[in-house]
Amino acid sequence: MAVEAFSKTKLMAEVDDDDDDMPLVFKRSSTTSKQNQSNSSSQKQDGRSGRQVSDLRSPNGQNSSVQKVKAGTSSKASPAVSPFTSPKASPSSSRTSPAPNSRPSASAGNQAKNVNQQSKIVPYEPKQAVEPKSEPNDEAEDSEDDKPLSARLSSGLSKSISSHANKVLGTSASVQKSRPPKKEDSDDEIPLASRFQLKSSAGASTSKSSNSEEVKPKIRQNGLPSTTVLSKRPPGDVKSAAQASVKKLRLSDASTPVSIKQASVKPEKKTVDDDDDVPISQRIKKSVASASKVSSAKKATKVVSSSMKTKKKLKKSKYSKSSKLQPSSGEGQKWTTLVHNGVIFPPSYKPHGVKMLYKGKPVNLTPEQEEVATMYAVMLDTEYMSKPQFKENFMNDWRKILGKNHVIQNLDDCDFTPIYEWHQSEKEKKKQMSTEEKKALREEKLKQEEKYMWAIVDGVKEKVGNFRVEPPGLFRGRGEHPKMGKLKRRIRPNDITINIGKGAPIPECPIPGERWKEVRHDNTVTWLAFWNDPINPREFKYVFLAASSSLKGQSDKEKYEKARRLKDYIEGIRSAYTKDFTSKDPVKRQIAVATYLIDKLALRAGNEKDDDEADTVGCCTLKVENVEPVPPNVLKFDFLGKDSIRYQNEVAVYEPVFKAIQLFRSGKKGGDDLFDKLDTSKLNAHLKELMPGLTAKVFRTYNASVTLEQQLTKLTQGGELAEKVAVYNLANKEVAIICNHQRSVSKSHSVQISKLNEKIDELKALLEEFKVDLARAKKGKPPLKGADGKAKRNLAPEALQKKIDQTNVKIENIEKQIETKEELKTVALGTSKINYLDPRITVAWCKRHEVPIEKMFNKSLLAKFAWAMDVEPSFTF
DNA sequence: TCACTGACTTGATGGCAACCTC
DNA sequence: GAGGTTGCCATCAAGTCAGTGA
Repeated sequence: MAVEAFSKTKLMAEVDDDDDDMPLVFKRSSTTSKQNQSNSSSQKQDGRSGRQVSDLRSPNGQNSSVQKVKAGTSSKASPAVSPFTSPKASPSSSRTSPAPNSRPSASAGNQAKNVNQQSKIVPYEPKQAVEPKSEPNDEAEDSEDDKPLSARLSSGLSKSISSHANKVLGTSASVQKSRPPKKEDSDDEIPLASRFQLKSSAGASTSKSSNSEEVKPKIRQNGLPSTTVLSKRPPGDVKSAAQASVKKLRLSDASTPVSIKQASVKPEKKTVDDDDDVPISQRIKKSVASASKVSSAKKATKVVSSSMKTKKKLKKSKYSKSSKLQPSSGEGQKWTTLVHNGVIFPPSYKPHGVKMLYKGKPVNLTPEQEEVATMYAVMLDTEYMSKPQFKENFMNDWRKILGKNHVIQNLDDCDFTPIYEWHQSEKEKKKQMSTEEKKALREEKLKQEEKYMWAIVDGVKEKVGNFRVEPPGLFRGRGEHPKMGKLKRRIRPNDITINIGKGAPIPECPIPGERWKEVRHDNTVTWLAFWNDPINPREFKYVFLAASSSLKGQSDKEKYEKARRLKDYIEGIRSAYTKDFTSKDPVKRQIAVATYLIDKLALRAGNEKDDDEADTVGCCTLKVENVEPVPPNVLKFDFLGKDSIRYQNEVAVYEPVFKAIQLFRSGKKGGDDLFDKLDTSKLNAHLKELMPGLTAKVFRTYNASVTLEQQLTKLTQGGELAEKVAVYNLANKEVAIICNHQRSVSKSHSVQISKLNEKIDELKALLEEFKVDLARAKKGKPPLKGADGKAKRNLAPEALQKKIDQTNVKIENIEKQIETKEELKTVALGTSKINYLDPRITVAWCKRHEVPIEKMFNKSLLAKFAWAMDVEPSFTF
């Protein structure tokens, strides 16, 4: 295999990063970087999905040949320059990448016209690409709004992230012959993502805890690290995915486990802990404060200071609450003992008796018919009402319940308004309830649900994720889903299969007279229950443990470790696929190009889909019409990806890739598969030959994490806490753009912006007044009357100058606020944080720069990433 | 090899409560 | 304290990918 050369690459040296008992100490880094500039943005509506989309995008922030890059401005990146940094990273060269078809924007007047706006971050671009013939284009002044997510970057970033473009575009003007990159090349010639070659010191923490069986369970609901004492893991002990079967060191091994025979999981009783009532932030601050006292003497080792408290809690807990990872035990075995209380069902339907109208007349409906009518009525103010498919599917299913001879025959003659209004008034009533009433309701609900919220896995009490059975409703498929509007019937106990430990008490069926469909004792899976999806009966709905559980944490950590391992293989993988671009074997060629796109553009794999699913695609399922080659070397992508989110991008590619795409398209129609000899199985099978366990999605994790780390390294300066947080968010935004994580613009966005602008106007008026007053004060004259006609206080020039300064700062802050709001209005930062960014990068960065981790992770994320909290400050991905 | 199943992860969204501002 | 805003969190849809058996 082409990989042979690098498949032997050593696995990372795994360094123990545990240092549990060390206090939390932060060290300030001297890292410097440029601050970002920002651009405002606005977007156009995606005609197909109705979502906000942009005209162009360049995943990974890569530049495209549509950008005007003058031959003279392009250059090779110097080896000394950051992989993300263009040697031409001048402010002017960093702003805008004029695209032939990009639209002008009102807010982009300050953007330069001749640089690589789109190319920001580039996982990899082989050399020898063609320089596009870029024409000067006045439309280059597009605001970032008119660019797709990935094409937009904060200007601070954009200053420095044009290396890709420089590689692709910055070579000679003529088409050059392809040459695979040489490994020994300078940084400039090493694939971007692989240039980040800092040696990793994997932070692995093993869970080891003791617990006392005599003490009431004491578990924080957020799953924060609370009970484990970590032991140092010897180097090499970090589990890789392939090592997943290492014998589990269970918490229960270290202490008396909860007996399986003990009845169900007992509802949690609130007990008072010395620290429990203190907000996490304060607890962390407390620890930070105390730790900082010794910061000069000790190295930073922790971000979250829960360990001391943790140990205390441990002793109190009947169940040890895992906070650190436990290695899974046995081949494919996920747990040894599992106890839980099953699932809770939604309440049965209570008829409201409000009559809908049919041809203007009230209609009597049975409770069952009324229930479905109400499901529809409550959706009257949603987009679904404009979708014929939704209405048709609804009517077909409702008709089955109405019966053939029912008076209601036609949906168009139905008037659901009375039910809609009833629903609105119920909502309003609920809103108007007093705080006490709301609290009482919440507590009542909690009381009913408490016992379902927890499971005991191998003696450890863990939070259950989705213990509530999904209520009946109308299916809200995304995009143009062919099944939208279909009735999602009520799930009953006899639909549900329970999975529980052998010997554990079978959860009582909460609905009298009914029983579970099946009870299993399968310890090779992590689900606690499942039922068949009523919309797609071949598919399942699972009940899993919460994200904060050890099982999920373990799996999460393995995911990031795998992505980290890719770092050691990536160079070889890229060499291999670059070589195969011109392979005579068409399958090899398609695999090579697909891998390149997945690596370069962070595309998803793209499994085959059935006709009864939304028509979306990923890499392997791209259609000919989704990719348009624009000579000399630009590919225009336009397709609906996961969740029917539109992906639009124009990107300059390596010449052989361009030619290969042209070849794959030849003789095919628009709707034909671009990669007709390829599917995800073949692709992943190939990737596994390159690196054990490698699949297409690993590239997304890898590129996201690498990008975060590089951006943080590059952008972090000293500065105030707020500045550091802003830097992090900027880096996070970068990743969101690469991954095309979009969100719809909130309804109140424009109102909020207007209000802020009004504030600025007011402050500016005030500023003018102060300036006049200052001038007069300097001449010893009293201030003029205010706008309201009242006399103003006679202030000293110094006091007036102070007011002017303060007002200027206020204006600046609001302007920044507007900028940030505009920049992030269509970018979803959370998704990448939850799913793609190795939390250890964040934790280590926080430690290095004295940033409290809760500034970056909320309570849920702290719980989810408990396993990452003990990482060394020196950790690198 | 392929279709299919099963088990999981990834992802956008809406509701709501906490927080902020006036 | 009212009203607006923000961010958390649950929800559930929609992906990925491994395994299996014909």
